[in-house]
Amino acid sequence: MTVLMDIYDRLNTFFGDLHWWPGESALEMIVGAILTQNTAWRNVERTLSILKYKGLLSVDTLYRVQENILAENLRPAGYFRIKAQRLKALVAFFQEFYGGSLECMFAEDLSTLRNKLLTVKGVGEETADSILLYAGKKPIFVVDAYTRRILAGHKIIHDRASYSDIQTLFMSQLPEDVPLFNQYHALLVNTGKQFCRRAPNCTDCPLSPLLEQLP
DNA sequence: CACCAGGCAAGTA
DNA sequence: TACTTGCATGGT
Repeated sequence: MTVLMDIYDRLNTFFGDLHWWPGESALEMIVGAILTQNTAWRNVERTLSILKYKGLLSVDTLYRVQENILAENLRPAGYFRIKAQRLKALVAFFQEFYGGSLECMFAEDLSTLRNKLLTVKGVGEETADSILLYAGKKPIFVVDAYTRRILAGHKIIHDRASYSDIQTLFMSQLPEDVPLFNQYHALLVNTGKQFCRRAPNCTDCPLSPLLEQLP
């Protein structure tokens, strides 16, 4: 039993199945991945509702809509001009390389696709991996601020560990399993939101027994 | 009022 | 490689 499986079991017992990522379509998950960059999910939900209501939540309409018009509809998500630019760049990438077909894109080799996504301005490692895992059902582990915070807090990694360091740690200790990676990331985010926001002590956090075992 | 939220790119040293 | 700054709205 590895420490990462131990943590998973504790969190999974506490929270149960979380059925992530919220989103009815692959595109909605992808748009959500851009919109949630350094932004509360509540604000992303409001923005996704607007995009749906305005009929803007398709590859084709996003490709055609003017960037400044799109931006005005992204206001609740914050960074609205930057995010409009990023969505346009990503959708242009879908059109150019895959004829606008996400199914075609996700048929590509995982490592090749990841590297290509990372060339799109506005798509960094976490966003690329969220797209691959949640929208594409690919076996890749998503590392985010909560993951780093929780692992560093329990001395499993040091504060300055790189994204790649953390991702490799998870993927070397866990089986390559899409539902497991999905649920694990969801559990870490839920734990962070509920326990590590304003209570550094985390006395009633389901992982608190692990803290007492530290040297 | 201050601070934070499921990042990223561009600039600097 | 590592550090800094701008981006912006809404909740606590």
